[in-house]
Amino acid sequence: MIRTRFAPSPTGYLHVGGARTALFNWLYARKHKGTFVLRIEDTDAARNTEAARQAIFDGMSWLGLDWDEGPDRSGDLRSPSSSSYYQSQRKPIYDAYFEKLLAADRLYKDGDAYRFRFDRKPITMHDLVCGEVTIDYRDESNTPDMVIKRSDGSYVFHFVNVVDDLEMEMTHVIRGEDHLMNTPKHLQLFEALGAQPPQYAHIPLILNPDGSKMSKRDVGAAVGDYPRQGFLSAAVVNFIALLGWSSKSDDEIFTLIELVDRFSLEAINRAPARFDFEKCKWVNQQHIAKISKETFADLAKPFVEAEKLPITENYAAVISAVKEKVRLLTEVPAAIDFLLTDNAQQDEEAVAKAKANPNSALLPTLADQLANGTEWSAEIAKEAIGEVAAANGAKAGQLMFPVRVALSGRAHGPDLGDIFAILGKERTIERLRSF
RNA sequence: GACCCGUUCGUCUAUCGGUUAGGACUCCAGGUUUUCAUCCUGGCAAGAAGGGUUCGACUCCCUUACGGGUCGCCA
Repeated sequence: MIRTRFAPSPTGYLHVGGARTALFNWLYARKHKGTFVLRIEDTDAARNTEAARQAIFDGMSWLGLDWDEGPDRSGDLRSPSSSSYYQSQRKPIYDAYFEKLLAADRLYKDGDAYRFRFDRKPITMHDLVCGEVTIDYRDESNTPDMVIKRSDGSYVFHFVNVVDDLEMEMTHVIRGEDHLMNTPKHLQLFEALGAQPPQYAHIPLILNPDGSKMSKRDVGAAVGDYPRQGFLSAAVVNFIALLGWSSKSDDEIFTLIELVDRFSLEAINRAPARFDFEKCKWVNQQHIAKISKETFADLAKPFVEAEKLPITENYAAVISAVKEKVRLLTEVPAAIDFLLTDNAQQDEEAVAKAKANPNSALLPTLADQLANGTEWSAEIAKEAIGEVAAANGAKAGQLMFPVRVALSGRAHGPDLGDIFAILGKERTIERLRSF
């Protein structure tokens, strides 16, 4: 039975690299009908706050990565004494393993701290991504014995991490490449405890566009920023999966379910990938195109309301007019404000350009024709443009630009037919006349 | 500095000894849409460098360069 885990420490935000680590572990577990565990490594008291822990849960939830075992989940099978997946609450377990190492004579005091005595031999790891990597522990200057228990009695990361992976019976540990050099240390610990280590897979890091390390303030670094930036979680999941992993096909747009089907550790790359925000936005657009109009309307609503725009009766029609035209949900309000209100901000440049267009002189004529007509529909309005244009020696296409600007106040926007239909006869005529 | 890992268009990537080195993002040019967008077509653009091995190397080996990671009583 496959068991994978994501073991973040609360730092105040969920890093996009951590999110991808979580995703790969989750995908691997789901693909093999295994168990995905969430474990909070909160041994650093200074950073361990409620808000910091919540950032992890919120990020995971938003991404759609549910865990089978972990905080707020039942079925804490592998946590015998404390039924907890917080390291801060597992001290008795660590104490027991500490005694084992002590009894095996693998520990010695250094001041009030305890160091683990490494076996002085070459350690070879068989990494599922990196292949065989050997670190020679005969070179003591390069690999000093490590402290596993501090002077204040607390345990360090390496020790608790190994004990937890052992106790929780993890079969696979998929983590960032920054842990590659830690792995032989962990292997030594497993061996000293007489336990079988899990299989390791170290995935390449995600870097900034300039190749530097991504930190909290860098664009795209914090998962918590994505929702308010107008991203769909499915798009973010899709995009980060593509950083360091490939489906080996020309397809790039996948849902979480499709990723489960296609994922494999063998297809993970070795070189670090750089974060491309532009492509991330493109992936988002592709996902917006895939969801239903209803879903899109629901997702966009908070952004529309945030701009104090009224949700009118024809909101559904309004929103579907721009569904194929935005990359981010944050672009929606500015794309539809002129349809929801009569005092939307106008694009001065487009207005000036339209007024300079000789065909704008035909707008009153068009308004009159529409006003005189007994019937009204988007099609009739479009035909009217053609008729007015023809009667005045112009082409319909030439008149459409002034009409568009008169009705929307900008050069780009929804299909003219949609604008006519949404605005209705009276408002269309009014805007044509007042331009 | 030492030790690890890596290096294909600007970016994400395909290629597992024989390809005109393919796709995607971005950008540019056409086309469709009587409008906007979508979309379609085309274009720009890559094997870090130098040595080997081989009939043949982006692919295997070595060296160098460059990039990343790690060297904590952080995780």
